[in-house]
Order: sequence, then structure tokens, then C-alpha cells
Amino acid sequence: MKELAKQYNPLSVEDRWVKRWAEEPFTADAGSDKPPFCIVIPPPNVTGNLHLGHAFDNTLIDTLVRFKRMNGFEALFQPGTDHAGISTQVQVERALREEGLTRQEVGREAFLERMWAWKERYGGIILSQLQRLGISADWTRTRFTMDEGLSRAVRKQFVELYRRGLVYRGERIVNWDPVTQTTLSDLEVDREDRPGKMYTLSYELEDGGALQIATVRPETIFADVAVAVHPHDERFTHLHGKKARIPLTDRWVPVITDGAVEMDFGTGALKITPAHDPTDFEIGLRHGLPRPSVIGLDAKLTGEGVPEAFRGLDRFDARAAVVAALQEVGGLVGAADYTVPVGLSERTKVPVEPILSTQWFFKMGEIAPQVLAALGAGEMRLTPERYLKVNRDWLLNLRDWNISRQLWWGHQIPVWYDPDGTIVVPDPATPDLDPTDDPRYAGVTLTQDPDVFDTWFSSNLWPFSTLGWPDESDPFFRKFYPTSVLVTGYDILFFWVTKMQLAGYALLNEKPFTDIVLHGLVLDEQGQKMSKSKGNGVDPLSVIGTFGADALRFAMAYTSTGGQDIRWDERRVEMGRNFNNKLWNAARFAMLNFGEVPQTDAVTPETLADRWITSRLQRAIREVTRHLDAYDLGAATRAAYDFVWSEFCDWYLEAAKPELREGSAATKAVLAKTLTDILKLLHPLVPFITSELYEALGHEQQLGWATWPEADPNLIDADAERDFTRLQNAVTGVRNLRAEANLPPSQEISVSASGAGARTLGENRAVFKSLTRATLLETPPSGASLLQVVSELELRLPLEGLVDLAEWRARQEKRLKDLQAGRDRSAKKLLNAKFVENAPAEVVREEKRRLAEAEELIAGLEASLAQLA
RNA sequence: AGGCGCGUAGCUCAGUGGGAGAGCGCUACAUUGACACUGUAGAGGUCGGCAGUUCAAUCCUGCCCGCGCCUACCA
Repeated sequence: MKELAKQYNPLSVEDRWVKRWAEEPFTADAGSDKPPFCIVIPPPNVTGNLHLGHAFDNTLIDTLVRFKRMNGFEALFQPGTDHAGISTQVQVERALREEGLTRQEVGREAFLERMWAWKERYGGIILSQLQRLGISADWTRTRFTMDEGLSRAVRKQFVELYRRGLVYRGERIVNWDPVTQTTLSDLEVDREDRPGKMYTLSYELEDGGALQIATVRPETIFADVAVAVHPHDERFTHLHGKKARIPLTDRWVPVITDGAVEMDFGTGALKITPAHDPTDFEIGLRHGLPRPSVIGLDAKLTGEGVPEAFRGLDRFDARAAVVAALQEVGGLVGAADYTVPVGLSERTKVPVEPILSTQWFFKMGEIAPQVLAALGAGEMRLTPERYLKVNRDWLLNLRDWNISRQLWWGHQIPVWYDPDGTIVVPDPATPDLDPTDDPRYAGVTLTQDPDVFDTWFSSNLWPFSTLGWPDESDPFFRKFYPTSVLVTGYDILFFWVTKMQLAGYALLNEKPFTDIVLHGLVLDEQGQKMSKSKGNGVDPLSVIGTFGADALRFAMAYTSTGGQDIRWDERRVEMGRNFNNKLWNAARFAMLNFGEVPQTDAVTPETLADRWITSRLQRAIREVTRHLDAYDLGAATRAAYDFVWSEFCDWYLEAAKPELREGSAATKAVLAKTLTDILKLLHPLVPFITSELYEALGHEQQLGWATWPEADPNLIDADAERDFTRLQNAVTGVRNLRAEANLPPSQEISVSASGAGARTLGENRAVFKSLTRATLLETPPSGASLLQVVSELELRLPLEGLVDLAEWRARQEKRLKDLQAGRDRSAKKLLNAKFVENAPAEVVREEKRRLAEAEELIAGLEASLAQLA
């Protein structure tokens, strides 16, 4: 048997297993008889880098998958990446710009070649980083949203939704990012409050006088088509239907009434600019107003309505210029400091410009009822449960989703236009056939829509597109769909989880997953969100480099509780590293004692310690399994940690030493069995070290494929647990006595024991001595002695002179006082008739036991103090 | 504005209707074999505040204070 290093070195061990798991991945067998268990990875950006959020997510997923794999399931951890339209294209365009080129200059085809080259070059990085984390994904099945099969899925989705009238092309106000020159969905826009001004402008009225309106965007007045007031606002009743003149122009617009106007806000009068504001767009629709636009795609003022002086100005420069001009003509009544909510592009952080544009939209709301019904029926469950309400709220408030993007990287929209602009979409029976290849359109000039789909319009299919859909006969699709669990951060609930739900029901009439486990975010030490711009991110790979991936995984699992955010704290990782070292050394100790590794098939614990640890092991197996089944990885980790460190290492290994010194085969077998089960219990959490130790114990098959332990109720031994607790109390009592009597640990001492627990000590003299360096006397010492009273035991240590009696007395008196206080509380409680009547019998019994114990301890202590007096 | 979450030891956090726990830190001691990434013995909390329900509240309810997150068409 190979001897282990004195200190665990995770790096060399982990490297070996990383290679092995990459070369021979944990493949899933679609033809297996075992029940399926499948989790799809939340696809990271193909050219991205691993951050702590990924590490957290993947630790949780991998722990569940490894557990289920050992626990009798055919487990598939489906990996892959998405193409991350905007951010990937932005990266390549940036590289292009360094060559002094733009994508337009390069042309679509050549640009896409560069995109693919970029993807080939950087696309593998994040996957290898995930491998470094030790995840047991089936790497033979890695998928990418732009793979052929997944692209077919996207096309099938679009054609099908179009057939059902669920996607349409329309002119709407959309969010325009002037930097990347594309539209964004509402969810790609971050709201932020910024200091700004609220301007009050004066609009001249046709009958003389003026109407004051409030705005934060005076530069848009040139696109005004009306002024609106609330229909019930009596201040303005006389103005209904009158005309007002837009300052700096000769245009007169009507005063209209609309309920959307807030009477209490601003001046109560609102300028209506349908082409540059979503609310105004809606009001414009209701009143049949025109919608002239004055801001171009470059965010500069443009159009006939704009006076010459302002044309070509950037929107923010234009604002200043317009304000100055207004001031000159007396059109500006005031400008007050005001906090303005602005929408920022999530990607470029530039204020988005609401513009009028023709885009493809998906009417998600029409499918929502199916999903809501499924949630109501419990077909899908959320953990923590409170997110059910959030999930519902999102489904109830869905707005049409802008799915087109003015990008080149992505799935080009499968829509063609003939010269008249008629829309041509592939036939639902042959979704993969381009209309340009369709004989029915022979001779017609068709031009494909240049836009691509939003990335989420492909990742919403992820749980089934990765399994082979639209080929519904794919064995993996048949075996593993619907998937079992979806694990992701709660911040993704709305833009990914709900979209997958909608897609699942819309296209397959089936849920995409059964359980939705939401975890929190990893925050920095200050409790702030980590972000690239703040530069407060922690690099998981450098953490792995110093502590090992197991330590990081341990920290992540240990801290995860009920969807709560976790604040980054390196001490947690140190805790993991220390734990691994402890485990390593426990195994090392065990192996130093084994000649040959003992049989662990039929183990019969005989000694008290063996019976105790075997019993405790059953409880630990039960606990850990229960928590993992409930997706409570934090509780599972804590239970395993406590058992391994505080029971197995602190007590069992110490208590087993005398037997092991004698070479007891029975104890070796118990030790081997317990250690083996511990490795199994810990494997989903810390796969590297456990695999290594399991192999060192001589197993040929790797631990990841081993069978999960099962708790045997027959091995739960209440007597052994009671007796071992007595032993622990006695040992702690003696150690305390030694410390308080200032006797050095090396000094041999003798103690006597009396009371209910004395018999147990008598039966376990060797163990007692090994744990305390104290010899158990047959009879109480005749001379003066110190008395230590613990539950069920009185321990006497003969006085040997060197004890500071005053100090000892003081401690004992303090303890006596505490005990008396406890006794009085119990006594008072038991005298309370209502308590005795109403409290459960068990609680009353416990209270009586406490009272009796306190009295016993008090009596002992008092006797001891009297003796010293 | 609405919704959700959080406030427990010096720090970071678990936890429960029936005398509060962990890791780190702190104090003292130990060091010839599993482990200093260690062991042993300790110190240290009016469980944010007030009120209510209950035989019993850190836990349930209400209000208040503080912090965070998400949503929202008040220009």
C-alpha cells in the first residue's frame, strides 16, 4: 500500500483527474434501463471566461449530477455554450477596428469567417476552465447554439410560431444602442438614475396665453405632434381641442386628452413625441397621430422638422443647444435639478435611444396561460418556493419580445421578401428549405432579411435542442426530455427560465424541466455585485490555483442556502482546503494501519467505538442523502463536514487507536468501511480528493461510478451512542480538570469515577486512558481530591499539591451559580400549572430531567467545595 | 410606488416555537509519528427595536429603524 504525503497537495492530484475526466468523460447511455436524470448547463458565452457565478452554478449542478449518478440514475450533465450575439460580435469588431476596419467594409461573408475563426480560437477556453472545476459533464455531447442541429431548432421554432401567428413584423418603439447599432430587448437595458434637469417649456396658445409643459428631453420637441392633458384635469378643460405652437418652430399641434397623463406630475401637461418615447407612442396610436422622427440611428438630430441650426448635432449636444435657444426666445420657464431614470445598454453602458423601427416580435403572452396552468398544477416546482410568485408575475406581465437584432453573428432570420416587400417564410412542412430553393418561388427575386435573432431566441430551446430536437426520435431526447432540474441564478429567472418554459410548452407541449433550483449571486467582500466595470471580480482560476478546485467547490456548496446571495469570503475556501487536508490525513492514518485493505462487505462492529461510529455513520448517510435529495447542498455539506471532522476524526480515530495498535482486524474493517462510505458521501462535493483516495485504497473502478451508500437502520445502536456520549463527557471532564488544575498534558494522572456512567468507563479503560492520559482508579482516593461533576458522573482527581485552590474554587463557584440559576428556572417552570398542562409530555419530561440533573450536579459541587474549605 | 430578501459572537454566516451554533479571529496550553492546512481547554451574543399571540418567541403576527435586490409608461 502506497504511503500518502504528509500534507495534501491538491494541484498535482487534481491535474491528473482533470485530464482523465476530459479524456474519458462521464458519458450517459440513452439506452440504459436506469431512470434518467439530466441537467443542462446554463450555456456560458462561447468566448467568455469563467467567473465565480459559473463556478457556483456548476458546482451545484455537478454535485447533484454526481450524487444522482452514484444513486442509481442514468445521469447526463449536458454541456455547451451559446454564441452570445452582441458581446461576441463586439469583441471581433473591436479587433477589426484595431486594423482600421469596420464590419461594413469587410462585408458580411468575410466578417462571419472572422467570427467563426474567433470562436474556434477562444471557444474552448471556458469549457476547459469548467473541466478544471471538475465537472462531470458528458463532453462527447458538447453543443453550441449555432451548431447545425441547434440552428435547425431555431428555424423550426420561428417557422412554427409564424405559422401560428405568434411572431409578427411590426413598427414599434425599440431600444436602440447607437454604439453597436442594434436594437436591444427590454431586458438588455439596465435602468439607472442619473442627475439631470427637468425643464419647463412654454408653448404658445392660438388664442394667446401659453401652456407650460415639463420634459427632460427638450431636444425632442421637433418631433412633437400634440400636447396632452388629463381629461379630468379642470385646469385645462378650456384648452381641449385648441392648438399650441412648438417653440423654435412654426408648427401648431393639438391639445388632446389622455388618461395616461399624470395630473400631479410636472405641470400636468405632456408633450407627445410618438417616435421617441414608448408612452407617447401608445398615446399616438390611440389618437391616430403621425410619428415623425428627429433622431437618427447615429443618435444625431435629423429630419425635416429640425431647424437647420440643430441638424447633425449629437442628441446631448442638441439638448444644450435647444435649451440655450429656448432661453433666448423666452420659451424656457425653468430648469430644476431632477433625477432622471435612463436606460443603459447592458453591453455598452451607453444610454439607449428609443426609436421607431420595424422588427420581428414574439407574442409570448399568448403561451403564458399554459405555463401558468402547469405551475399551478405543480408540474414544475421552484426551490426556494418563494420564486414561484416571481415566476408567475413574469408570465402575467409579458410584453411582446423583440427578437431581431441588427447583427451578423447569429441565426439569420429565415424570412425573405419579394420585390414588393411581401413576406415569404419557409413552409412549415419543410422548414429547412429556403424559399430561394423552393420551386414554388422559381423566378421570383427573393431577398433574405439581413437581421439575426436575439441569442435568447436560441437558448430558450436549450433543454431540448441540445438533446436532438427537432428530431424527436433522437434517443437522448426520448430518454432525457423533460430534463430533471434546472439550476441557475435567480437573476436569470425572467430572461431565460420563463423563456424556456414558454418554448417548451409552445413547441413540445411539455415542460422543459421539473425542478427549478435558483441560487443567489456571488457578491464581493463588501457585499457589492461583482462586475467587470467595477473590477471587483474574483478569478476562480486563481483561487483554484492556490487552494484547489475541491476547496473552492467546498466553499461554494457550504455557503449555499436557500437562494441567498453569498458574499465572497476566502476564509470559506481555506476551510475547504483545511478540511481536505484533514480528510487526507485521516485516510493516511487509516492506510498506515492497514497491511492489506480490509474487506468491507460484512463488517461487524464489536467495540464501543466501532459500534458508535457505525451507528453515527448510518445517521450521516441518512442526513446527507436527505439534504441532497432536497437540493439543500449547504446542509448536506455541513452535515458531512461535522460528521467527518467532529465525530470521525476527533473521536473515532482517537478512540480506535488502542485497538489498532493491537492490530484488531475487526476495527480495521470498521475503519475501512467508514472511510470508504465517507469518501462516497463526499465525492459529489469534492470529487478530486475523494477519487484519489478511493483509488489509493485499491479500487479499480473510479469513485464517480461507485454506488451511493445506503443507511442500514439495524446498525443504528442507541446503547452505543448513549455509552459513547458518557465516555465523551468523562473525557472532556478529565481534560477540563487537568487544564484547570494546571497539570501538563504529559503528566500521568489517576482519577476515580462514580455514578451511572462509571460502569461504561470501567468497560473501556484502555480507550479512556488513551484519550485522557489518565488511569482509572478502582476506588475513590482517600485523601483530598478535586471533584469534577458532569452528567451521570463524578470524577475525582487526587490533589497533588500544585493546584491553585483559590482559582479552582472561583471557577467552581461560578459554575455552581450558573447551575443554580438553571435549576431555579426549571423548578419555576414545573411549578407553572399551565406549562405542565399545555406543553407536550416530552417537553415536560425533559424539563424534569434537567431539574434532576441540575440538582445532582449542584449537590456534587457543593460537597466538593465543602471538602476544600 | 409595488414586490422580495436580509439584520444572530470581533468578522463571515448556519439554525430552531421548549436554555443559541460553525469557520476564522482571540486567550492559555501541547509538539517522537494521521494532520500546525494540527490537537486540548476556554473567553465571547439583551439573536436590530417596540408591541402582540402563546404555558413558552431569536423563530409566528403587526408596526418601526437600517441595509440590499428586482420590477414600474410620472414626462
